[in-house]
Amino acid sequence: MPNPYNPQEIEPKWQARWEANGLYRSVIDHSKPKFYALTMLPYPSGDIHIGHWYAMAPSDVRARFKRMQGYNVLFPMGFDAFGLPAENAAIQRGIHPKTWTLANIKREQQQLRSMGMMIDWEREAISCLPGYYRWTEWFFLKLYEMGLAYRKKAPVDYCPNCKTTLAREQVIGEDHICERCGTPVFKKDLEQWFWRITNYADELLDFSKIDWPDKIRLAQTNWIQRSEGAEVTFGISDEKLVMSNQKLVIRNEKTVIEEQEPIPPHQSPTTDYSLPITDYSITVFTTRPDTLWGATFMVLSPEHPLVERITKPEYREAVQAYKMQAARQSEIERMSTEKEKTGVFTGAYAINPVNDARIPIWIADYVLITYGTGAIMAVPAHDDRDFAFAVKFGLPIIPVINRVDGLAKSFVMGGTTKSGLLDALTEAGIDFIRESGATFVRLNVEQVDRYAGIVQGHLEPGCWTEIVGARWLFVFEDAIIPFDSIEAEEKIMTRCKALNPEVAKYRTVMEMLWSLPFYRDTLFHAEYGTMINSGPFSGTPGDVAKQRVTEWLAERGRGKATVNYRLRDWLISRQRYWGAPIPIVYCDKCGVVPVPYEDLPVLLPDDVDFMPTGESPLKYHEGFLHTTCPKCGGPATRETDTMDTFVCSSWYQYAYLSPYYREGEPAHSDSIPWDTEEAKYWLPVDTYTGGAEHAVMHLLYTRFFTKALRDAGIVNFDEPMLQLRNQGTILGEPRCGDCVEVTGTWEGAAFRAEGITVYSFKDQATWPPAERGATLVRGEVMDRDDVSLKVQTSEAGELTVVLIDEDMPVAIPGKEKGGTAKDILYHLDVEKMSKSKKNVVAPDELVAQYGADTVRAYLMFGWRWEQGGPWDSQGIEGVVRWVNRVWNIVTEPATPTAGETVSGRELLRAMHFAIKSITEDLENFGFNTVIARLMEYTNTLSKAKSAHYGSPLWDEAISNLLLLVAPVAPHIAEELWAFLGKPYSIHQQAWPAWDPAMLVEDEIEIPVQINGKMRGRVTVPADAGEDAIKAAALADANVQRHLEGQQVLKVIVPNKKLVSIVAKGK
RNA sequence: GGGGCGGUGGCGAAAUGGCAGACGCACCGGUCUUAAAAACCGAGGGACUUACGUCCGUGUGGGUUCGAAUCCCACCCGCCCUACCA
Repeated sequence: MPNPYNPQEIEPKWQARWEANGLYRSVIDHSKPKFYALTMLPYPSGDIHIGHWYAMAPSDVRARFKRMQGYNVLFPMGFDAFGLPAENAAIQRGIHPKTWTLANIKREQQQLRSMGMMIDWEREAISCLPGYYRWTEWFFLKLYEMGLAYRKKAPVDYCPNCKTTLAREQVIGEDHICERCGTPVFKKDLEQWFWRITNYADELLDFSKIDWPDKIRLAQTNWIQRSEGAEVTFGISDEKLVMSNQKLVIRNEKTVIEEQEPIPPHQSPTTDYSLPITDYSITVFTTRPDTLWGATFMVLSPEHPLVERITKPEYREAVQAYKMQAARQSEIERMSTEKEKTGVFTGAYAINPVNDARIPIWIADYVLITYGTGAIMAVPAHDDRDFAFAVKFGLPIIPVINRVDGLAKSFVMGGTTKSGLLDALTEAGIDFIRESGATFVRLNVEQVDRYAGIVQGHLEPGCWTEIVGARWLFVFEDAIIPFDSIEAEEKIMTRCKALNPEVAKYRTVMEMLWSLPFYRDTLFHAEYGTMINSGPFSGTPGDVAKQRVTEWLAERGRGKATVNYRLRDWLISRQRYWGAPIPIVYCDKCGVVPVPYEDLPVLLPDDVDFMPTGESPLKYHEGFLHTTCPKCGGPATRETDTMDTFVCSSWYQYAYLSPYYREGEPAHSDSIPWDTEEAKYWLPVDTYTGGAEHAVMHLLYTRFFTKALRDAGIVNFDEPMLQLRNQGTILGEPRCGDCVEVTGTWEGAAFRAEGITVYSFKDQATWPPAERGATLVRGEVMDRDDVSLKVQTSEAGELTVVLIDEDMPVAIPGKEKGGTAKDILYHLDVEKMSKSKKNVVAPDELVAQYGADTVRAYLMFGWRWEQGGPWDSQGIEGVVRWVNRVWNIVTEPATPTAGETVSGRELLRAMHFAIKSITEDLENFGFNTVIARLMEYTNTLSKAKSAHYGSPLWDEAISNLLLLVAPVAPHIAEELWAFLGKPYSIHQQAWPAWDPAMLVEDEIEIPVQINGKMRGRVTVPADAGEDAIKAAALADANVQRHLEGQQVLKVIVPNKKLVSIVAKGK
């Protein structure tokens, strides 16, 4: 009698043996092709959760598969070990971050081992160890040497909770909250270190060398957001504004560095930008130079350096107040989603370079100092933001681009026209709607002139109407005035005000038109179209307008074509202790001095006192802070900021090659931070797997890093990871809440609890019925917060609010020590797993119960890997049964069964089909169908067992089963392989091959369709010709029945897969 | 507001121009058992039919095709990302 399957026994046994044999050591072997399979490294928070398993297990399966296919596979693991949670633990619990982190790592290593992954632990890399982070520091020096690292004072995002600055990528959403803790960030002016990722903006937009998901490529493309447009310089009207004639730099630093260290030719232009500005000009960036004639005002960002200089004395107070408010606003939580435009006039005017119009200069917070030049030309007729601003503040709006759809509208108020208008319109074929006396007219552009004539002829004395959209005309009794310029606007408004005193409340034509809802969707558009009202450029077609205007500006020195990016340089400074030190010292004499390569690492001191405020203890550590200047030997202080942890993870794929390379030996400028032999063999990464949430952070940073390393001559390729695949997220399992029976009293509409009895959500069948009485309330808990439960007290879904005392003791079934009201579970639809919701799946418990092999297989089987979905605790049973069936098929002798048998031929076919489909699906990350095909094959083997047990064919069939199972369930496969007496280890065997000839069936069943409907099936020999198939199909009884009284027009046999008959009644 | 992904039995899902629902979960029936569990076998999209079969069915409506879950157009719903980027 063979042993029953006992994963708790065999799994640790084989894990120990594999480890002892070094089965998963990856060493260079030039006789084999290499395969570098990488999966994102965890942050050591203390627990490997089910999400890690979901990400890693299928990646491990695929790495094992590649190995059996004959590749020399590198599948390493490490820990992203610097970061805030460790430091917070230090502050809250008095544990040193290093102690906390290393203890977590130890525990997680055990958990990872229990998964049976083929990790080469000798290549483990932990980013918080000096052997690792000295190279992180080395890269800083290298980038500094290359001019890619620079320090500047800038308004940067600061998280008050994490007490540190953040990179732009780490601030999320409309509310600008911290990526880690969700606290709203605010802008702080600080001296910070930046890495010039923007130098690579264009190259980062090129994905031609990598096979990455569209989703990630799109996210990066949108993040970088390249915009082609022009810089246009506007003069400032009539004032002596600037005290000196020095070059005015809009966004400082950049020019200085450019002059000192010219950018190497392969590097792309940057978003940092400066122009020599005369005393009397402002430069803007626009993507729409073709709309210049419609620029009726300018807006500067409140932080723009010119604001101080141009503001007229009488506006100074208002401008200052607005600047203060704008600065403070980012500190206040942005509660309202309402985004009413705000701004103030500076009193100054600019000169539009195309028509010398004098246009007002405003400041407004909708213009961002961080994008473009921090100043815009406002073209309200063709930009929704400018339009909203102009309407609000009564600024003129002049259309300068024709509508492409040719739509025009006209509103005729009741009583403004004589009778007969409607008949005339009908006769002219013009569309209109009558409603409560008014006429709403829709026209196409060709009808406009005709309509204008008709309506003018019908106007009552002292009345007018207008046409908007494709054409802009004001129709008065005595004149038709085109609305085409600021002058026309004045003329029109004067007339209208004279005719109707009501109009006096409107400052501009557009404001007046905006008051009519009928017009609103026609007043502005942002499409390209033929230029109008643009002086000599009127009539220029939309497809060339932008280019022609740009050329014209360039010829006159008033602008030039420019590319702008949204991407910012990467802010890497963090005001925290637990990170890699920035190897820079500040000397009174020599200024900013890099630590010499030879002196690395700058070690993080262990003996530090953590401030309850979270302030970095490095600032107060005398031994760390004070040092000598490497240049002059004088006193100097160290940089106390550390690097963003994303710096550490930008190069970890290289750290695995030779972890802690040459620790103890001095490094040099020309060192290579890893073993070049290893690098030459293994790099780049062939397949990278992990979550998509890092699309514009880690995944962008690491590409940048590799390109910088390439330019430093350290690597010789452009992209770090050739293929990327993202897994989805496993969400919490939907479940009911507990049922509670509450005694107490009513307090108004709410019920005050005095005693609570809990019926577990697991025993729904035994719940007493819901009830709402004078002293008793009973039902399922639908929601819970600190002070109340929402209890469903009727079938219909009626909810009763039960007030509870947070610490009220409550007996919870299955909870020995007794809990509090907080432990009551509430109803949960699909949500992310979180400890507070008590819907977290603990993988260790699953492994203890089912074994790692089963958990691995279930994680592959249950979901589309790239999609994920809610956890289902029942679904795993199917996999449990399958794994047991595999065990029994191999270990139990055959018993004669009555059921159907399988011929040798069929068994062979099933085997080759399984090999083929599993091979293909593993290659393509189709993990769920891999398990499905394994189950199918196992089912076939069950049926075939009694007939074939003991035969060579049977041996081949089950050997192949185990080989196919090996990557998925490595322990059981190894155990059964040994049971069969085959040589150790199954994981060193070759992946089975399939023979296409074996897949061919003797007979094939072909469906027959008549007019697209299934009408029968015929069985023919596999080698039957088309004519034979047609004949068989037409001979089928059911087919004949359906063809009765029909004429067969056509018979199609595509690929011998199907017969399609086209017939019709005679 | 912009962009992306998706919508197929009670549930997770297969099928990417050719027999819709493979493989599982749950449910139901059977074998075994004193009984239950486990295990094994079996039915099952809906409607009509004793059955053979027929009609309807992949969010909705249209189209292309001998043939559409799959391709095209319009719409509805859900989820995710992004957000005043000039």
